[in-house]
Amino acid sequence: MEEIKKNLQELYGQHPRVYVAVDCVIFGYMDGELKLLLYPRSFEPAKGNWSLLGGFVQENESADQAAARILKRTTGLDQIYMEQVAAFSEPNRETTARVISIAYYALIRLDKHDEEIVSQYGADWFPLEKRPDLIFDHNEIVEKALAKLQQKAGYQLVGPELLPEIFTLTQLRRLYEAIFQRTLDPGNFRKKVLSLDLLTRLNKKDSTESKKGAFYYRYNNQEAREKEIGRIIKI
Amino acid sequence: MEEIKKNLQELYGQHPRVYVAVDCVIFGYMDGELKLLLYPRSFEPAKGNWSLLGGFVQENESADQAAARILKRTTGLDQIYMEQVAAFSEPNRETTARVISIAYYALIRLDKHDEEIVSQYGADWFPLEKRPDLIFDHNEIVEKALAKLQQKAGYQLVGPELLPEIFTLTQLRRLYEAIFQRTLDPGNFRKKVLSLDLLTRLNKKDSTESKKGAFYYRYNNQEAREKEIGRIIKI
DNA sequence: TCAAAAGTGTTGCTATTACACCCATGG
DNA sequence: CCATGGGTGTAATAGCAACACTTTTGA
Repeated sequence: MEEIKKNLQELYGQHPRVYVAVDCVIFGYMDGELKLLLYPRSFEPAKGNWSLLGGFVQENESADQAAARILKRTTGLDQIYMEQVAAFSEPNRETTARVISIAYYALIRLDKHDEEIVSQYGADWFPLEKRPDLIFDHNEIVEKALAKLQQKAGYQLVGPELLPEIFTLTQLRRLYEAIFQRTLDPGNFRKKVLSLDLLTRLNKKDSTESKKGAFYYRYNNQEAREKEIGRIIKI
Repeated sequence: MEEIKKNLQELYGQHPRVYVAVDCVIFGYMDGELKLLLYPRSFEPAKGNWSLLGGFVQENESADQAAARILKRTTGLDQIYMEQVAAFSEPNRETTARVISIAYYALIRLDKHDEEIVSQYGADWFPLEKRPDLIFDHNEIVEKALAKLQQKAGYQLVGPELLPEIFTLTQLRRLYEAIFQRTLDPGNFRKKVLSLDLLTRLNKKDSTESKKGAFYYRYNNQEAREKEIGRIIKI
C-alpha cells in the first residue's frame, strides 16, 4: 500500500498543478433590460478593472459549491439557479499565473438581492449590451453564458428565476425579448405561454404599466418551473 | 514590479493547486451501433479497469490542446471533431489525489482510425449500451457527452464526422437512430435531409445493403457540414 | 417470384406566423 | 376622447407524422 502510494506521487507528480477558479456571469433583469453584475477586481493584476465575480476552488469543495459559496458571500443570496457554462483554460488567459476557470451563469431576482452586500464590494449592474470591457477572457465567457441562457430559456420558462413571485405576461414577454434580443408578438407569446398550462392567473392587476391593467400570474407549482416545453420562440 | 509579483504569489499562494486532466468520450459508429472507445487504466488507482481516454493538461497547452494531443497519440488521428462537455470537480471523484477533469467528446470515423495504435494500448470499442462499468465518475461523463452529441446532431448533420466520405441515406438514418436511440421513419428522414440541400447524389450505388442498391451521397462542401438546420427530429 | 430495402406521394394534423380587432382606462 | 397596452380571434402557411404505394433486384 505504501509502495502504491509512492508510485502515485511519482506518477501524478510529473504533471503540473494549477489554480482552479470559478467565474460567475450573474444575470438580473430590470427596467426591460438584461443586466450583468460586475465587480472591480480587488487585486493585481488588472486591479480595479471590471470583471466577473470570481474566486478559487478550495480543497474540499466542488466547483459548483465554490460558485455557490462565492455568490452567497457576495450577494447574500442562497439557492440561486446556477449552471456551468464551460471551462476556460488557455495557458495565458491570466497574465501572471496559470489559472483555469470554470465558468457559471447565475440568475438573480433583483427584487430580492441584498444591495448593501453588493455595493460593499463596489459591484454594479450593467445593461448586458452596454457593459464595459472586461478583463482577461471574461467577454468571451459572457458571450457563452448568454448562449447557454438563451438555450435554457427556449426550453423552460425562466420567469421565476429572474422575475418577482408574481408578474404579468407582458413583463414575462419583455424578459424574453431582453434575453433573445428581439421583439416577440404579444398575442402569440401570450397564447403560447398560457397553452403550456404552467401559470395561474391571480385576481389582481398591475396598473403601473398600462391604463387597462394586466393580470398577475404565478407558477402553478414547483414542477411547473422545471417542465420542459417545446420551443417558445423559433431561433 | 517586484513587489507586485511578490503580492501575487502571496495572494494566489493561499489557494490550492490541483491536477487538471482531460477525459475524452470517443464515439464511433459501426454496424448500426454507436460505439465507445475505452481504455484499461494504465496506473493505480483502479489500474486495469475500463476508463475513458485521459491525460493531464501540461504547462503550455489549453485543455483543448491537451485533448487533441492525447487523442492523436492514442488513436493516430488528427483534426478530429471535439467539443467540451463540462468540467467535473467533485473533491473525491478520484480516490487518491484531487484531480479536476475537463471532459470532451470526440467523433471518430472508424474507417480511418489506426487500429494498431489503438490496440497497442489495449483499448477496445464497446457498444454504447453494452459498455462495461467505468471508473470514478466516467459513467456520468458518458451520459452528459451523449446528451451533448444528441443536441449537436439535432441542429447539424453529424454524418461527416462519423461516416465515410460517401454514404447512403439509409446509413445516415441508421446513424441517427443509433444516436437518438429510437427508430425514424425512412421516408420522412430522407425528405427532411434532402430538403436541407446539403448533400449531392453521386452516380454510384451501394449494393451491399439491399438488392435494389442505394445511391451514395456526399456533402456539397465544407460550409454544408457546419450549416445550422432546423431540428431533424422532434424530441 | 418474392422479400426487402429504396424511393415517392398523399393526407391529416398541429404549430407558427402575421395580422386585425375589441377592451378598458388614465390623462 | 383617444392613445396605449391588454387581450382575443382568425386565416394562411409550413412542417411533421403516419402510412400507402411503387421500384428494383438478388437469392
